[in-house]
Amino acid sequence: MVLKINKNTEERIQSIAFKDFLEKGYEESNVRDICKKVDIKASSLYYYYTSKIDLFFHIYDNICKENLRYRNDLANANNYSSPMLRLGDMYKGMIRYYSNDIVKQKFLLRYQLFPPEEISYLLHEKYRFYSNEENNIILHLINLCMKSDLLNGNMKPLESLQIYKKNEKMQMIEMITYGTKMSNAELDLSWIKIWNSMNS
Amino acid sequence: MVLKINKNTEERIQSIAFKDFLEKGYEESNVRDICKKVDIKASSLYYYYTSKIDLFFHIYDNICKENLRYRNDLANANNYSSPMLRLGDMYKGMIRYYSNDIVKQKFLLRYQLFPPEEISYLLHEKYRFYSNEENNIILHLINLCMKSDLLNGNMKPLESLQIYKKNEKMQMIEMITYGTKMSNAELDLSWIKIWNSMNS
DNA sequence: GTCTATAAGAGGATAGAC
DNA sequence: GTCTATCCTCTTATAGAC
Repeated sequence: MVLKINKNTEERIQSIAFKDFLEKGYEESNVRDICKKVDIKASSLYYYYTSKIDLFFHIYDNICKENLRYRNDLANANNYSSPMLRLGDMYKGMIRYYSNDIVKQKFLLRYQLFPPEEISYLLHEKYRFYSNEENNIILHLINLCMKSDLLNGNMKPLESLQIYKKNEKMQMIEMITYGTKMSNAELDLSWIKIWNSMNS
Repeated sequence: MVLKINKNTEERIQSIAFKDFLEKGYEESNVRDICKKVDIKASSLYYYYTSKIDLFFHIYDNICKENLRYRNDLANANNYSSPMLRLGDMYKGMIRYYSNDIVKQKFLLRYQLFPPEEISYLLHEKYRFYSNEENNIILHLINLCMKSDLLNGNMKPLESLQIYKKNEKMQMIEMITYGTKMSNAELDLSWIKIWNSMNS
């Protein structure tokens, strides 16, 4: 992989627009300001993107796909070890991954909690899609745990899934809100608590 | 106290503006739309408020003051019982209070996490003020606990304060994000965990 | 690919009548 | 107190030259 020093125009638009959409929000951001920072005229942006919405969702989709890819890699690592360990490694791996680039997760949280009216329908559709893909990856491991009797059968897979996701998300929100950094020991402890509550 | 059936114009403006500022956000809300719902012309709003910012902070301040008042009442109830119990009652009382009107807390969370540029300075100033008032109320009880050796001296009061506040806030965010409703038993359990972590 | 120029509309706010 | 009329600015987006 070649290290790119000079970003091309499209990359510069995306990286600057990301910052604005994160910090100012969709409505408060405007094409002119973004283009001023990129050092092009506003009309040039429409060579790359058909609209402000189009630009926004290029960024949004990239982040979601990256998240999915990483989760998938974690889920498929150590294929031959216990599914309980693999689930724990996914949890700990995702939390570490989030903490390395928390602003991207803050971006997603912003548009999930407070979707602007103009793009709320599309956001909702995409949220459902990506959330479903995420569920499938996690559910696969949960089902493996169930089959191996590592999870007692007191809960249905979907209930366990909800507990897992809620805990992962609340941990992420804490990192966003308080800048929490977890040591490996804290991560281990945190995972044990979650695993236990999936088994209660 | 008299039950008002017919809200006057000012009250109607505030209640409709609150909803818009909560759901759409400050920038996406506009005076014309708010006034259309109130059934007055936009110019009439400026009889009551000098600007959109002025309107916003009337609403913002009201919510913050209400929160403080309630916390203060809880802190001063049962003056003669143990400060540990009083702190627990404050925690449980605030969580119950939040869950009865969670949208107001969601409003505050929105502007804390994602302050619009135009009002970010004022928001930050006010946040510091109200947060400080809140701290004083909580710290008072924590100091009483310290004096009575109910909290071991392993932590400084300010550290205990941070733990208390973080836990209360994370619980609130969970309620906002997942609509969690806690039973009294769950509240008791939750408080015990917090108290223990203030003592570790 | 990037520019200049501009259309078309929305938004905050004010003046002054009633 | 509430209205009509209006000002001025900002915004997305397009047409067409280079």
